[in-house]
Amino acid sequence: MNILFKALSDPTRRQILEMLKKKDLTAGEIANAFEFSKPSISHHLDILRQANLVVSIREGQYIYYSLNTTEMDELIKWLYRFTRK
Amino acid sequence: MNILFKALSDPTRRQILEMLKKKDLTAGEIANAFEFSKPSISHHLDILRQANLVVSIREGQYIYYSLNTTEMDELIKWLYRFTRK
DNA sequence: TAGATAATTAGGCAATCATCTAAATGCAAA
DNA sequence: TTTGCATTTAGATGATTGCCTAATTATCTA
Repeated sequence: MNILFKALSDPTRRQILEMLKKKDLTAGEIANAFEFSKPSISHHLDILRQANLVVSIREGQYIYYSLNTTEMDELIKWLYRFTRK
Repeated sequence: MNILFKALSDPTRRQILEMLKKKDLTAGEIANAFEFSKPSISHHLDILRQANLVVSIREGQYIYYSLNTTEMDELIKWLYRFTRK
């Protein structure tokens, strides 16, 4: 649970998730959407992958990233417990 | 949104929220539940208050903290968008 | 008003985090 | 098999975070 919240507690990473919500993208496509260096974005992607918020698949020389919502379901469950008496 | 995720990305703060889910508590009662110093817990409470996840009310020399779930509702909404196509 | 209790604020320190550049790896095409 | 593109890994650095002790503020009670 901690790794999950940590992963979500960065605006760049949340923005990456928003992008992947629309469609799968390569690491390069994601990096190009930001002013940060490619290695920085690569590191963010690694953190998202460790949190299981994204999945990556290599296709030739490209690596495609896509959203995985199973952890978000867990998170919603966790939060929902608080909203009920 | 960032301050909210930041506030939730610490296990001690999440545990405080769990405690306040059961019932309202004073700063001292919360601090006693942890091995950390009182100022450390006070600081955590401040971060939770800034994120609007808790509300504090002074009663005499005690300050009572209670859970506020409105932000969690927002968070659930934010997450829910990802789980739907 | 003095002393005790509850809690916060202030200041400092070590660990973690986000970022960068440079180097390495993986794959494709010439 | 060399060259080039896509991406990650390595290593360094400044900023942020979480913790501590000491000092301060607020309130209650004798």
